Amino acid sequence: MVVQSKGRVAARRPSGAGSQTLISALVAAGELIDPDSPRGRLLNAAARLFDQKGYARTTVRDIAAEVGILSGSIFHHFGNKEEILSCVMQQVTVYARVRMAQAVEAAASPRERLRACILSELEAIHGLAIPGFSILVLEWRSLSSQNQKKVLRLREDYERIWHGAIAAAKGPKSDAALIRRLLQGALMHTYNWFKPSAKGMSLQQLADEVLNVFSPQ
Amino acid sequence: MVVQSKGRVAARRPSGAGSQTLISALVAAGELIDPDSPRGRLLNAAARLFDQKGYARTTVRDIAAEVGILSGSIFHHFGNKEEILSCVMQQVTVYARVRMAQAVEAAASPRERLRACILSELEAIHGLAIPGFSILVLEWRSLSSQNQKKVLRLREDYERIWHGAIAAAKGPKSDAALIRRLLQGALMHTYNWFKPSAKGMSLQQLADEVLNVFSPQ
DNA sequence: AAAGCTACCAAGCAAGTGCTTGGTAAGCAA
DNA sequence: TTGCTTACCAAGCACTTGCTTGGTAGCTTT
Repeated sequence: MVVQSKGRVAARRPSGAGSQTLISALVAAGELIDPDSPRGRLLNAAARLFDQKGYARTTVRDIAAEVGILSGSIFHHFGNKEEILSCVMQQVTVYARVRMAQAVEAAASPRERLRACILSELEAIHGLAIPGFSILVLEWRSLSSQNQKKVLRLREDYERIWHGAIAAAKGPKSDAALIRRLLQGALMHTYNWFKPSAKGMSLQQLADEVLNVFSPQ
Repeated sequence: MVVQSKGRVAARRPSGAGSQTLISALVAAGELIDPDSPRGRLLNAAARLFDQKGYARTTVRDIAAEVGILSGSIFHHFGNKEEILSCVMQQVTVYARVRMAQAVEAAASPRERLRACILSELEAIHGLAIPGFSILVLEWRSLSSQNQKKVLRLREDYERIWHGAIAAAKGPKSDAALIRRLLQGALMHTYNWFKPSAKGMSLQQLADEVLNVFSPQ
């Protein structure tokens, strides 16, 4: 076996000012599932496990154990295992978009807005805001094409923000779609090598470095 | 189920002038396993399947069926399933290094050498030269840390070539290690969106675009 | 010819997998 | 009180998984 790590991990909730009320608002608006409901708790547990061990190596028994129920009881809340993955991805997508939109809005200049996008996605990837964001890329192939379409539709707005920020920062004649894709890969891959630590680089510093590579000066 | 595609796929051998003799030389030198031996044929089949469906979703029965033997017979050649993955990664690493070294050597200027690195890795990622290269990243977590170390040691020279090419092209005060990591992520992610086609962009054009983003002018 | 090696088969085991079934207890509404 | 809904349990089914075992045919070496 691989991907060690077992035993219950304390649920890491998004921390930071306002994230709680932001979630509540989204729940009230029906855009997000209440994380305190049985479904919500299962989705959070699934997100963490899929993130740690991967979808295929996570069993429904693992997920059930995380919230303290038996495996069969999961299928009272979800039709099958893949529906859990699909729901996780949809939740993550919605929340990531709202969060990034806020960060971009708070930025002053075009360059600052691009930096906000980069930092926002870095935070998501490294689990500081949205547990399970990396699943969107890492486990994309585990989703049936039908469910992929659903998530892709939800993702359109997210990508629109990115394209706008890139075009504004790098000029209209730059290929925003291409740069976004290169950036997405570069940022996602930090998941595999970057470890935020007290001594080393912070996520903010990393965001600056990335910004300087993709948009020099 | 997901990741459709079944049925035997014709073995796609690396094509291109000299690749055959290059392989033969590496086999003779004991650096590569003969692709016509039972072990070699199993490794090639495994590489394709791991690439298509992922390691966890590929069964030893799948691999065995690809080469026309029964599943149990696999364990005459490999101790366990993970050893197959480890061997595939080692084979891929060795071959990718030799290939890239050749491409870099043939290039004239520092900028051309960086382009050669980019194109070489793009070709590897998209299966034009080395079936299974993407496994190195996509299935990294499926490897035990002990086997990870083995592959990492083999990979050192490969990364050294990259760092040299980046430093030469972008100046010694650039952070070659960081840029390499961003590039690796950006290039690997093309696996998810770039489809070389007659109408659209070629890999060569893509390499040029990437070069211009990471090393403008 | 004898001995050993390589490459496989045939059969199956033990563990784990997603998911189903029938039932129960608690809360709430009529 | 009655009936409905939500959230779960207990048990297990049907299937898949990696891997094991004992054996055999053919080739090569001595």
